[in-house]
Amino acid sequence: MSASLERPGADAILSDLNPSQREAVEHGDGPLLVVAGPGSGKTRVITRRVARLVRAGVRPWRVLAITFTNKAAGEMRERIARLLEGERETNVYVSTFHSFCARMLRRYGAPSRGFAQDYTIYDEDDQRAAVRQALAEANLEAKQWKPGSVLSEISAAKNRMEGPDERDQQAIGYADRTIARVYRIYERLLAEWKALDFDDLLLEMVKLLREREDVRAELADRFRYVLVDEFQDTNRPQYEIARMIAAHGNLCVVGDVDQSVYGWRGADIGNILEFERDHPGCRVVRLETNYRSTKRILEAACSLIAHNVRRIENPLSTPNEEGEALRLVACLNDDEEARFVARSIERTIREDDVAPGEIAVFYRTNALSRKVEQELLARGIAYAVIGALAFYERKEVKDVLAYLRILGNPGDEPSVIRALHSPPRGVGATSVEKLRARAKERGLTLAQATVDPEAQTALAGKALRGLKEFGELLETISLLAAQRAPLRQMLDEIVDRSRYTDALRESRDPQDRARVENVHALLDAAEEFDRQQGHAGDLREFLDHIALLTDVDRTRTGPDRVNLMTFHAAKGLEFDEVYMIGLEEGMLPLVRELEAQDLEEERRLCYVAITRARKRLSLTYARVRRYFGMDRTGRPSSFLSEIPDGLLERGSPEIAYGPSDRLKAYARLDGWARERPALAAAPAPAAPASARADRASGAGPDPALRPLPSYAPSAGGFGDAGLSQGTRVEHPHFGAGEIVGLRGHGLAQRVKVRFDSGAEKELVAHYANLRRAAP
DNA sequence: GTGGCATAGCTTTTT
DNA sequence: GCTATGCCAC
Repeated sequence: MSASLERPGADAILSDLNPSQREAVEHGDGPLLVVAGPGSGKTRVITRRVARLVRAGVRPWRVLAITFTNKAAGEMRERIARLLEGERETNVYVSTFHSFCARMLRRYGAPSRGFAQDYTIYDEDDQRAAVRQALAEANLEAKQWKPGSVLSEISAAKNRMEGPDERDQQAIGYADRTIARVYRIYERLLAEWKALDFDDLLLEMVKLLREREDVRAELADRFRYVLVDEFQDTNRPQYEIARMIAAHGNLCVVGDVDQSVYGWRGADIGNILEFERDHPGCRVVRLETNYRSTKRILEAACSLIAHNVRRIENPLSTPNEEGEALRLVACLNDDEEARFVARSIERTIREDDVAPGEIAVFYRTNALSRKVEQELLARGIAYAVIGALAFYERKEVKDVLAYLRILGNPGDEPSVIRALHSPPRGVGATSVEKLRARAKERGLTLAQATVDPEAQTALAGKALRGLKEFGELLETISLLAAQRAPLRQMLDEIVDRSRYTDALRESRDPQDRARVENVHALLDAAEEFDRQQGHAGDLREFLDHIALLTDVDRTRTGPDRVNLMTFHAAKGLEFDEVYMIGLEEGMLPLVRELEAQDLEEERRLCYVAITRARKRLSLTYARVRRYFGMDRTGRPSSFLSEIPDGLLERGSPEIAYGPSDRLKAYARLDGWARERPALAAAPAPAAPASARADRASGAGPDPALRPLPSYAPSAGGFGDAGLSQGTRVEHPHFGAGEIVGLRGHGLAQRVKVRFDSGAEKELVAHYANLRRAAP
């Protein structure tokens, strides 16, 4: 690279920094903790600090910067390169923890896999399949032991760095010991298949650093400076890794306790609190000026988060202007909410000339995106949903990738079976068992058996023909792989020879057509990867790359698309205009059936979402929401009452989206006025509340934040009306219970009742012979 | 062994 | 309301 005439020197690196930012950037050697509130310029601090180190003579490849997503890594790499324009080298190592570990384990081997380098990374789908098999081997019913929850138990244990033995010792009672037992089998299966799950990548790295002094020394020597972003979201193993590599003490961590929202994933706020203890004499810099949001938005966020007890006081201020009031919009139901959001977005784009990419809609659970999507679609507004249906997790994509995974690691049995079934070749479960038995006899792996003429004789007829076909294809692509053929060529071979897309293409189902498109998108992605790496991309790197992409990484966003995402996915991003929807008690904070909820984490989540907004923030909730195909009546989130009233402007959807709808809005306010006294004044049991009346009697803008009286039926028994959520009922057989959901109308109306016995049943109201019970 | 249909269960968040 | 699973018929 030729030396540029304009080399941004120390001046450019330190320009327009406030005193604390400057302090963090200029800090020399030794541990540094940067407490960075939202919008306080922490990315700027990290990039400038790295640039300053390099300018001071540190070779860029001696700096390791860890980010939360690959996208953030890419952006950071770019920003650093820009700051270092003119330097000979700018190749700072910027990566996520998981990608970094995967790379190192490929180089040095995974300790628990006999230091093998040809391991496969298992995603959640693969993990669940492994748990299912482990359950089967333990003779446990998948119905009773849900693979998903067993898996999260296993993952939680791994995050605490407990193996099956430790988990067993901690176990209390049968259920707990069973989980330890399944965990042990799960570990054995993954070892057999030479697979590592996401948690393993971190644990194996810890192990590698602990067991191999030479590797630890090599990495510590290479990476003289280690920086970790979003430190509040690191878990135990991640912290261990950072600490071991930064044994020289040049560890800089940046985080904010108030933005920790991954506690459920094992993230440990304690890491931040412990950092000072683990690093005596560490420098602490606080960034307390927010450059992102208006005063009103920031104040709303600060008032909310002040309700948390487990936090460190961190006063934030902003030089920005007051800004608009936050809009708090009460909707009758989710349809109206979606319509409001879409119309308001449409207006903003058209009248305020805001780029769609500067607008975002946030929600607590993915399920809430659908209605908004429909409304945006109906208005022809382009949007991107982040994280909904991850491309690489789709069945057709995984089917085709299974072939490549076999090449990367022939021990990966589930991939062998998956490829064998894609498309169906007449080789079913029984045939696979026969083949597996024969493979075992002859000391072969399943993959080897599929191409071994002798082993193939375990099958006959249609199954044998299918197996041979598969074996030949496998041999062809193995040969291509050995010749280091481009990935695109291998995938073409797989798709053509297996005729995977043939049946799909002929199908009448439009979804199948979309599947064909997805397969082609995969082929294009492979070709792109080939190009990036020269002629042919490295197979394992390609597979790692795919496995470690985050939702944010793999979604096509852009200036022309409105962004839809969960509160979690919003972390680290910012937008001019933000809509937070579904702000009902139960949705946010979200109540879960089994696990205890962490109210403070839910509040932090709300805080993170609010602080993403630069200029304008709209908060919406719906009186009635269809969830699980059932109408649920809710009241506004208690978090809303933690925002000072003076910052909010309450409105109905019509009023909020413009004067043209005034008439309609007045008509409706009239309706509210009639209903309101009954709502507010009546003692709970007497309030009129048929399912239909419920729907009509939306919470008015004013009494909305007051907890609404619980809805109880009118006097008398039940016909086809008089049922509502929260009603206490008695069933001749099941006993007393409470209505938790309603669906349908008239004779077809069904009610979901949670009985005091704990059982939940859905009953047809007309036939169920329910009686109203005393509360 | 496969594909169709019915039904149960589900949705918290993600590397 | 959707989908993944389970059962049944071919």
